[in-house]
Amino acid sequence: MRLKRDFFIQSTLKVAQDFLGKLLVRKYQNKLIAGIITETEAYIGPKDKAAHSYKNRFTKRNIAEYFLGGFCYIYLVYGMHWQFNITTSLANKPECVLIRGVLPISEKNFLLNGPGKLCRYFNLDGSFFGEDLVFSKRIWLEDSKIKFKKSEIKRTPRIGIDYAGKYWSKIKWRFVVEKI
DNA sequence: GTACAGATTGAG
DNA sequence: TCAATCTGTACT
Repeated sequence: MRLKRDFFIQSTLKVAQDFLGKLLVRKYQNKLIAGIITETEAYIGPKDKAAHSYKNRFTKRNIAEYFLGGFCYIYLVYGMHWQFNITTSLANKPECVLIRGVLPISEKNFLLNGPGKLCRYFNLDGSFFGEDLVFSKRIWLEDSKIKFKKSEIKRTPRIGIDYAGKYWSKIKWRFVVEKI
């Protein structure tokens, strides 16, 4: 069952946790690529110093962050890696969830850990900027029967944002499934 | 216009 | 430990 708009417009921290166990599906050259989401991070601007939308920063690159929940916010970091985010909450609330890890369902014992690797595997690039996951024919999310227990989900600080200061770099907004 | 650093990764 | 390499931001 494909996830609809009402799922994405819930609070960002809830969506970030609920993404774990959901299926990311990509249609590429008439084939389906799918994986179970195992790692996410929440970014809640404009108060979040680690978010691109901190203090309501608004540029051509991060404009999608202000969209209604359920859209793709994808951008290039370090000049070479794409980061795949999904917007949450309502329009003009710059909140999103970064998808950091996925378990491909077709290949066993192979975990895509890291947002850059994930985008390469799913063939995601800038052309998905602003794509609507509720209606898109080439990328969407589906519910699955997989439900992780609370004891299997670990909360940790987010990765790679030490610049955000003591408070924001330590807050536990990263959600990881420990055993798969 | 120039300088700089970042939500990363893989090689050495 | 470090380079690869694009883009927005904060300067001159």
